Amino acid sequence: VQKLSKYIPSSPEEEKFLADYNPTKYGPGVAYTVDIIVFTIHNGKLSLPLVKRGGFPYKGSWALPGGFVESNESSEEAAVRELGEETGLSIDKIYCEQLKTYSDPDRDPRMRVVSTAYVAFIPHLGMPVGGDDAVDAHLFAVEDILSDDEDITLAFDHLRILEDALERAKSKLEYTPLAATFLEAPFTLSDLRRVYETVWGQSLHAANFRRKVLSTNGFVVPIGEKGSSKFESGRTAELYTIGNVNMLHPALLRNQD
Amino acid sequence: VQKLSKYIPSSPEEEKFLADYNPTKYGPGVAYTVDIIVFTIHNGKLSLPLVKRGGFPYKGSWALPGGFVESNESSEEAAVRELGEETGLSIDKIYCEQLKTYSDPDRDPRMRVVSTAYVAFIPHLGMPVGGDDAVDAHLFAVEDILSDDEDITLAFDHLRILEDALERAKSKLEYTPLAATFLEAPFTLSDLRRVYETVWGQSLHAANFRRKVLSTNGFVVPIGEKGSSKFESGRTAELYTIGNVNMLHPALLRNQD
DNA sequence: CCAAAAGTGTTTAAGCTACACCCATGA
DNA sequence: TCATGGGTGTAGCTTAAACACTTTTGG
Repeated sequence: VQKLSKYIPSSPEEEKFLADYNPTKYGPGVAYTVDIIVFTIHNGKLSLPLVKRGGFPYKGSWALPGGFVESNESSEEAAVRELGEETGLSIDKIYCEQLKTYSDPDRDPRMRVVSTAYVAFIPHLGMPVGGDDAVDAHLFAVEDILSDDEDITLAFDHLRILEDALERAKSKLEYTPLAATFLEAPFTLSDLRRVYETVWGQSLHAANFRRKVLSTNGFVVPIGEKGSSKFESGRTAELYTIGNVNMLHPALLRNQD
Repeated sequence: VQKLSKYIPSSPEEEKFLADYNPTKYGPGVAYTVDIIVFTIHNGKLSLPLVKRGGFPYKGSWALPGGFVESNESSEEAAVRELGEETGLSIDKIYCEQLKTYSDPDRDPRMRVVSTAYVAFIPHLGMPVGGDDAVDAHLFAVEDILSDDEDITLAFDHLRILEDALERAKSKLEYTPLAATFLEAPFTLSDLRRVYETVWGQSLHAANFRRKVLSTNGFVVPIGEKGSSKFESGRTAELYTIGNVNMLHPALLRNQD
């Protein structure tokens, strides 16, 4: 989160102009909020927390966590703040990026609300799985939300936001090493492969995956120890941590959907 | 631009709740605007129109075209409207996509202004090259704006927005057939190649470029005529129009910057 | 020993790069 | 006829996909 440098008026008359400026002449303005799609992997499924709405509108439906952007913060800062409140995680363990801004005038029947959505990837830790005390938050599997069988209705345009977020997450894994942000270090290459398989919803060739990851310089770095994966049987595997590159060259492409 | 379906209250009490709702309890809100980066190719250079600011703040600096989002429109609709006002082009000839939303509380010294930036690609037609009558708009080459030699200062955070837009444009050409939206159909493959060379700032191997484009199904379709390119000497070339695919498989990758 | 995952080798196909070379057109 | 860009051919390299096979661990 980078700050702009402070604006310096060029002249006394400009200073006076700014001091006397009356914002109300530009009308009522809009309410500005953030919504956050916090992706994590729980029980082998791509999941995210949703909050049950207690009041109108969409009472009883599930909504993305989020809230109003305060007057002294950017939407990035608001997203990070809400994320901390929601998950209790420190910022440096989280990956968070802006997704898109939703501004349909009818998206909230109460009033005009413009919302910027953020996508975050976190390892599954002490996330609220069942109902919390203050807010009624649950972890939901994406496939259950999108399934016609399940009866999970999302408030506002949050289903569309989720669809956009899912596509973003899938494509992010292709050309960045961010899959590792779903894991706690150290991890095995199988753990990493399972992240891809979970997010993309397709199985990958283990041997070729291994070669591709290791041949991409800086993707992962071995810690020099072996350890058992998060799974039971089989040989113990080399352990890795995430490397220091931002982009993968070449990318790790999924098959077409 | 897709619309949400109208929200239907679930009960008379919810209907009453919405009718009685008082938006002012959520504070003053923010001003909401759009800024548009209209990329086009003029005299062999990637260019965009900028508007000279006549008032405070940043008086005399150059700013991206844009304006307030009206209360009955989404930011997409506002961007398209402003684009029409700015260029006089019909919507279907323009490619326009959301870039990012900028919400630093200090980005406008007058008041809190949240702005969603859009990127558009258009063929160079009757764009305002010199000063217009109403607004003082000029076409600027991106390289001149970014050059330290030239003395073109951009208002607000518009330089950062331009940098983000430039990176978006470069990467869009890699995996979509949108390069053709910079051209008027029909065009030759050399014209198309020159778009890539201009936006990416690197020269491409003409023979290999030709093979790659033609081997990517649906990228371009021949109209069955030959015609001279926009350039003088040499053999007449086959003419093409843009195809009907949204994504290129495989992508047309640029070299690292 | 057996099952299951880790890890290596190898073959084949596909794509990209570079260079050579011919074709068509206008000056 | 010559310069210039259009267009084709092809060798050599790199990468991806598929399959076979060996190694290491727990039960």
